[in-house]
Formats: sequence, structure tokens, C-alpha cells
Amino acid sequence: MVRAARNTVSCATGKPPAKTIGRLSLYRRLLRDLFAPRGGNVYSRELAEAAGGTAAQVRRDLMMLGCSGCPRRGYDVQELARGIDEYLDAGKGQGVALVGVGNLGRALIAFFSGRCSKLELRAAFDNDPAKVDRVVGGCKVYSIDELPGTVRKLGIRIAIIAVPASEAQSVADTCFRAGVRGILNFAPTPVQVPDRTYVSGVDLTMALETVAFFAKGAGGRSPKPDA
Amino acid sequence: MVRAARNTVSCATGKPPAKTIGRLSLYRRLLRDLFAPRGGNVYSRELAEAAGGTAAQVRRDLMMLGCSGCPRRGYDVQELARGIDEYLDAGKGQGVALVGVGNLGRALIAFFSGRCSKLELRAAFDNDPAKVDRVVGGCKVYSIDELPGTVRKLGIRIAIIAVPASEAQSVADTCFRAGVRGILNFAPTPVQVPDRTYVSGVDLTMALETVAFFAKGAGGRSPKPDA
DNA sequence: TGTTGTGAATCTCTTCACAGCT
DNA sequence: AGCTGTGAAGAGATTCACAACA
Repeated sequence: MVRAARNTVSCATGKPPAKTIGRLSLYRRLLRDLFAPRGGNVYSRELAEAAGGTAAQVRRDLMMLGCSGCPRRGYDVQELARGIDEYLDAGKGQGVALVGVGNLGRALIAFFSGRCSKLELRAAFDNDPAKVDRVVGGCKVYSIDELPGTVRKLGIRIAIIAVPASEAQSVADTCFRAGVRGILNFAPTPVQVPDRTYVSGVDLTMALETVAFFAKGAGGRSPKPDA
Repeated sequence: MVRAARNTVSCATGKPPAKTIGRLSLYRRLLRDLFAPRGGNVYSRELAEAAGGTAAQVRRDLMMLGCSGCPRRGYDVQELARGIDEYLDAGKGQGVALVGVGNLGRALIAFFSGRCSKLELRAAFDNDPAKVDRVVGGCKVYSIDELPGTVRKLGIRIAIIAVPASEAQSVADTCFRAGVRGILNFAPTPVQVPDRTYVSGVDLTMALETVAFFAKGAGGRSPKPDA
């Protein structure tokens, strides 16, 4: 479905805001888990309530897909879910690698294994010889030395980094040199990245300390959290 | 119609932006891990580079503490770290509980145990009888039924939720009724919360799917990630 | 000279408000 | 009547740019 790109945001051109992409991912999950069973239609208001946002924002986000609700009936659940699929997963599935098979790494393997249809966890890497060549949660663990070759061979474009801060940058560099284009970084330090790549950091300490700050009621009324 | 005037950011009054609080937490960690060893002073520019931001933003963030750098010399590392401590940790330490001792929960126990001086993980909860009364990563596991009493007894104000989506809301409700004021939610669904509380969601699926989207180079140049 | 602190400008995201459709 | 799609207003966050200062 090609867009006609009216004005303002424009549908297929321009850079899409990361926040909107994240919410689309959430809407899709809600559509599948909450609304698909009952079938039929949803209103932006219902989706907004489930997602913790506003109806206007849901509609604005859905504009991104050049969508398809009709007034008075709302959106067809199946069609909308398919529309989001097409937009988010455009093209073929992508291979994912996990680097750092510690406590967090193992939890992430368990979490992501067989979860996203289009995102397949294809390999894990660690520099601990005791872990190499074992299979954790259905995922083979390779030595970090094998990363470049394995990443290329398996067509991996995305890496999840769950190593100590001291190794994060060098691991990221290795990944990018091997052809990785996007990184989800759990190491407690930001990583520098080349152009034409994307990195998103999940900083658990920062997240907890932020909650702790506002839990004290410090500084008046709570602002809107990031999620 | 310019309504004018008296605001901008102001130093100690007004509501602090969550993003700024998060970055202060990061600056503190960088000060300790990277800059404290060398001692002396830092420039906003150096801190910005390490944090992956801009010098202007660092200075703007530090205004929040009513701070203390002097031109030409930058900021005293020790003094700045102490300033952030005072601002973020104002008051006494807070107790933290973890709910949901699955793969992710165990990893989070390991991650947070003994990490933050002021935030102490005091209890874990799970509804699986096989896990109850065991000690995981130095943290005693209680039955969910014991949550209200235990949370009150141990003075816990913050909860980390790592349970399946279907249980997240009821767990959150239980926590709030027991006196919890802030929640860090890892369940893949938003939770509704009462006033005067704060919830931050960490949605791993959303994070990975967002990275996957931009890793394809979709929609032109990558926008600024959230971290 | 080189940096801080900060008003003002800019950019981005969210919400409002309403025309148009069913 | 009640919803969608969207221009326009509003709110927030970031960056610019420069006076003050050591």
C-alpha cells in the first residue's frame, strides 16, 4: 500500500520518530494478546487505554502506516495488526546475536527465544571458555573470537550486548565491523557508534535510580515517565 | 500571546524532568568509574563525551543541583559526585523488593545486589512454592501472599516487577496497597497507577523491535534513540 | 584564553479541536 | 451521534550563543 504523503509528518518519507516505532510495537502486541481473541474492531480510545496513552496519540502513531480505520467503527483488529507487521517487519526477518552469557544474558536468551516471529536469536557469544560450545536456552554459545565469522555466516544484523562496561565498546566495535547494523546495549555505559547504525541503551541502574528519585515524591508532582 | 516570564527551569523548585534525573544518575556513575581515579576536575565537555551527550546539556542538567563549577577549571570531581548524591539520594536509603523470581528476576537480583549504596534489595517474592523460602543471590524469597506484610515490615518503597503480563497489574495493585511508591516494570504491558506514585516501564520486546526497525535503515536517517 | 551559567531560539513530541465520514 | 484523520496550538527538551568570570 503506497502512501500518498499528504503533509506534516508524511507517511513513508522522512525519519520516523523512535518513540512512535516503540509504541507501534506495543500496539501490535496488545492487538494480538488482548483484542484479537474478541475479534472485530477497536477504537483508538481502547487501544490508548490499554497502552497507557491518549486516543489522539494512537491515531497519530497509526498515521505512520497510512492506515485504515473507518469512523464510527474504529479499526479492524486483524487488518491493523497486519498493517503494523508490514510496516515494522518490512523485508525479511533479521538475525539476532547475544553477546555476554552472564546472568542477564541468559535471561535475555530465555526471554527472546521464540518470541518474535521475525527476529530470530541465532547465536550467543562469550569469552569464558567454560561457556563456549555449550547450548543455552536452545542457543549455541560461540567464542567471541568467532564473532566476525559467525555473524557474517548467519546473516546477523542485530546484536544484544550484555557484557561488563569495560568491554562494551570493544564488543560493539567488533559487531559493527562484522556487519551488525543495530545494537541493544545493556552494558551500563554508552557506546559510540558509526553512522548508518542504530544503538539503543537500556540502563538498568539509571532506570532504578530514576524510579527511586520520584518514589520519594521529590521535586513535586511526577512528570511523565519514558514508558 | 506570550504568557511570560517567571519560569525557565529554575534550580531547586518545580518538577524535575525524568530524563534529567536519569542522566544525573549516569553522570554520577561516570564520575566514579572514569573520573574519580584521575581526580581533579572535569569539563562539561568531557562528561558529555563519556555520556554520549552535549556539553550544553550536561551544564543544563547540572543546573538542577544548584551547582558549582568554576570557569576555566571545570567541576571538581569529588564535589560534583557528592552534589549529585545529595540531590538524588536526598533523605535516607530506600528498600527495594523484586517480584517474580524467573529468569529475568534472578538476573535482576544478581545485577542489583550490592550495587547501589542507597538502594538495598531487601526481599523477593514469587508465587511458585518451589521457590518460596529459598535464598537467591543473597535475597530471601517470600510467597506473594506475604508481600503486604513483608513490604510494610521492611520499609520497602520501591518494587521491581518481573512477572508475566497477565499478573502485572494485580501485582502492582498489591504493591501500591502495601505502601510502595515507585515501580520499575519489566512486564510486557503497561500498568495503571494511582496518583503520587511513579512507574517506569522497561519493555524489552519494544526495545528490540525498535532497534530491528532502524537496523534496516528504514525511513531514512536514524533519529536519536532514547538512550 | 577557555569555560561556566543561562536566556533565547530551535527542534521534537503531544494534545487540542474540528471537518468529514458512516 | 460518534469516530477517524489531521492542521494547528501547546509543552518539553535540546541546542545555540554569549555575558561573566578566572
